[in-house]
Formats: sequence, structure tokens, C-alpha cells
Amino acid sequence: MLKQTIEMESAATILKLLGDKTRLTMVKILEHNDCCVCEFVALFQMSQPAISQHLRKLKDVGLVKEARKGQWIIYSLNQNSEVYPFVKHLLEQIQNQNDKLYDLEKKGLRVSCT
Amino acid sequence: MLKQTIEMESAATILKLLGDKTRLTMVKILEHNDCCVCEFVALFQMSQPAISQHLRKLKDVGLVKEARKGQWIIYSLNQNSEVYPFVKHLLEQIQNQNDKLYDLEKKGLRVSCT
DNA sequence: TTATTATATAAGCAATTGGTTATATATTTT
DNA sequence: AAAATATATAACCAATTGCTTATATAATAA
Repeated sequence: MLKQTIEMESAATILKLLGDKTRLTMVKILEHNDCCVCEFVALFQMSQPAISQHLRKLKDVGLVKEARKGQWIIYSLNQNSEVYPFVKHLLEQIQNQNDKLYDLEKKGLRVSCT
Repeated sequence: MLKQTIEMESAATILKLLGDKTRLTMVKILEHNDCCVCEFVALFQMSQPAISQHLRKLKDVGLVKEARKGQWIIYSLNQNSEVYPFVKHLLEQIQNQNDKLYDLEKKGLRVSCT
């Protein structure tokens, strides 16, 4: 079995994108849960436009995809992305962020979109 | 066997640092070869101070270490770094850059420091 | 239809980044 | 000791980044 490798250029782009605490946390959360924008807004101490802009960057490189569901837009990892395997490996080495979603659930903010 | 994970904060710092093509290439090269500054200068289309500044950033987080050898300063990956396992995993998924060192060798620029 | 809720986009701005040139320091060679 | 070589640091600058506020759009609820 040959080991898959990613090109330097592509790797640097992805690492730069994930070299931001907010985006990295987002992607780590998306590893196991789909989320809508309002959930991220509740999760991070940050305005809604700031969240939207982070998600846009993730979408621009094809790392996440969106799906409208009523008035909400649900974001999820795009497993078809060329760089998905690379990112998956990365995420597996990062501490899980389940506590964040758990806190949200406790506050009753998780159910809103689902 | 428990899987080792890295903290979000720490991971974001490292990814940001490696989210630069020059630094990522440097580190990938250092994965298998120690190098002095002049070799990197020959390798990249960039001034010596620019190279020094990149190396400094890598050193500041403890990812690389330096050792003086006569008039040269040899840089190498710091395997004792807390984040070394994380970075090692990363590098293993990135295309090797042996061609770059090979080109250097052909030009007779590799031997200079060793 | 109007108000509300969820999201995206645009414009503006301060901080950060990654280069440059100029200069300082350390080592080796002559 | 003087010149050459290797490296680091400082000062500067243009481009990029990541927020902010204001506003637009889309879907739902009243």
C-alpha cells in the first residue's frame, strides 16, 4: 500500500487556513458534528459576520460544504475534498472539543437548528 | 495504547507557523537532513535575512534547534520538542523535497557546510 | 404583509506578516 | 591585523488578516 502524500503548495495553503484557533476548532467540531452558523456564533466569543467569514474561507478551499435546511445553513466537512485525508489525519491528533458542544446543549442552544 | 493528542492552542500555533510554503519546505527538508543557513539561502529565491527570520520563528517555538560548526550554524529538527510527534505525522503526509537537495548537490552547493 | 430570525456581504481599520536594505557580530582565511 | 564568509538583527514597508459595524438577502412566523 502506497502512502498518500499531499503537494507542498496545497499543504501550506491548508495549514495556513487551519493555523487559526477559531477555524481549527470549527473544523475539529465538524469532524464529528454538522453545525449551523448560529451554533458557532454561540460557541465563539465573536460576531456573526466574523463567523461567516471564517466559514467562507473554509468553503473557498473546499474543506467544508453547506446545505440549507429551512432558515438555517448547515455546515459539514466535505469528505470528497482532495485534502480531506490530510486534514482528517491532522484532526485525529488534536484534542476533541466535545465539551464545547456539550456546554451548548446544556444552554439549550444546540437543539435550535436540528 | 492511548493516542497522543495535542492541545488546540498549541496545534493552531504550529499550523500557523507551518502554513507558510518556505517554512514548511524547510521543515520537510530538515525531516531527513540537517542544513545550514547558506544552504537554505541557495535553495530559496530569497535573501539571507529572510531565511534567518524564518528559521528564528521555527526556533522560537522550539521546533528546530541550532548548533554552531565553525562559521556555520547547522539547523535540525528538535526531536525533544513537545510538538515533534504532531509535526512528524504532518510531514509524513507531505511530498518529499529530496529533489531540492539533489539540485543543490549538483551545483556543488551542498558540500560547503559539511 | 410585516416582523423576526438566520446568514452573507461590503467597507473600514488596526495588527500582523513577510519581505526588503542596512548594519552588526562571529568565525575563518590570508 | 585585515579581508572574507556566515549569520543575526534592526528598521522599514506593502500586503494580508481578522475583526468591527452597517446593510442586504432569504426563509419563517405572526
